[in-house]
This record gives sequence, structure tokens and C-alpha cells, in this order.
Amino acid sequence: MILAMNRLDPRIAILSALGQETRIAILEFLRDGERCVCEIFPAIGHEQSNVSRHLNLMLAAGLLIRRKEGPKIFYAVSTPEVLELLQLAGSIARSTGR
Amino acid sequence: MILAMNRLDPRIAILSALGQETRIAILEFLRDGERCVCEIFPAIGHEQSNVSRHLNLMLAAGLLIRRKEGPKIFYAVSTPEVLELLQLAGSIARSTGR
DNA sequence: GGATCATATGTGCATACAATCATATAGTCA
DNA sequence: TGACTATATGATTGTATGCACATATGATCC
Repeated sequence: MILAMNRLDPRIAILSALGQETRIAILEFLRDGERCVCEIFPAIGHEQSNVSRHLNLMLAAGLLIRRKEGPKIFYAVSTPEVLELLQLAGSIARSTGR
Repeated sequence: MILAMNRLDPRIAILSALGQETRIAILEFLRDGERCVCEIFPAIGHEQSNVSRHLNLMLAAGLLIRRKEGPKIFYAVSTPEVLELLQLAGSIARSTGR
């Protein structure tokens, strides 16, 4: 997993982690608060293994935090700035007419 | 070039365009204003053809604008929001300890 | 301990990406 | 027109990525 690790520039891990459809879907599902993997993967319609990897990648990039509760692991957005970044990207998309 | 085109979500084109070392270097070189390709590629130490592709990709994503002047083509950041996005990514990196 | 649920990881495959070299296009000027 | 400069594009190569299937790990409960 080069995408989110061993980066000279941590911004690249963050931005490239955000530049992917499935991960955007996960982040938007986590907008309202923490969720366990068992809630996330049915909601976005991907394999559990696939979602697990995306979650770990975003965790490594600093976009998410996680919390264990028994056998379940709850993931949440690490800071509101992450959602602000998505919003800013949307704003650029609109202001550049795309 | 799938990365920046034919995306359902234009944010993905923007964010994945930003999540790459060479392109970050180009954007930071363009921070002070427009530059032609002939200035950009020596400054960041990459092949002209390579830089040309990155510029066109960022143009397609809406991150850059360009202007012709004789045989030269000057590229510039399309909106200050693009640089704000980079700054916000840096802020996340710091606030999540990376 | 065994069964079950929740999550992570190994492996393989198809595709996407960045980089390079070579070539094409287009503008300028003698 | 021809030489020269500036930029873009075609073809190729090595590597990274996303996904799926199968399996491993770990927690809970009987």
C-alpha cells in the first residue's frame, strides 16, 4: 500500500485517498457519525474485504479514527476538516463549471 | 486518461489530480502566477512531455487555465480555492499528526 | 472447546497510471 | 521555404491500484 504510506508529503496520502469513488462514498456515509464495518459495507454495496482495505487506507492517511467495541470496530471521520476538504472540492468543481 | 475525465463525481477528478507528487510540485511552482511549459518543466526537473500531460490533466480537472501567447502556452491556477485545498490538506496532515 | 459473527489479510487478475523516447503539430523568423 | 522553438501526442514499459474470492484472526456466547 504505497498510496497512504511512506509518503514524503503527507498531503499526497490525504488527497489521493480522497480521490476515489468508493472512499468518497464511505466518507459520506460516515458524515453523520461513527459506524462499524458491518454497517458500512452493505450500505455502499461493496465486499467486506474491499471496504476493510479502504478503511485501513484512510486510517493510515489520517482521515479516519477507529474504536473497538467487542468484536465490532467503529470508524469515524477524524476531523471536520476532512469533510470541509470534500466541500471545497465541490466548490471548485462548481466554480470551474464541471 | 480516466483520472480526470468521464467522472460521475467531478470532485474525484479534482482530488485525484491533486494527489500526485509531480502535480503538487507544478501547482506550487504556479503559486506566484502563470508560467509557460518551457519554464515549468526545467523548474520541477521532469521531461517536457511528462509535464505537458500533467498540465493537460489538471486543465481537464479544472485546476488550471491556460493562455496562448505566440508559440508559448501559459498555465495558471484557475482559482485560489485550489491552493486553499492544498493548504487544508496540510492542515489535516498536521492535526492528525503525520 | 465449538459455533458464530466481525474484521483483516493473502493471492491473483484486470486495469490504470506515470514516466520515457520518439514523433507530430504549430508558431516565429530569416 | 526552411530552420528553430514550443507544445502535444503515440507507443511502450514498469508499477500501482481496485476488486474478488478464499482464508485467517479475534471476540462472543453456548
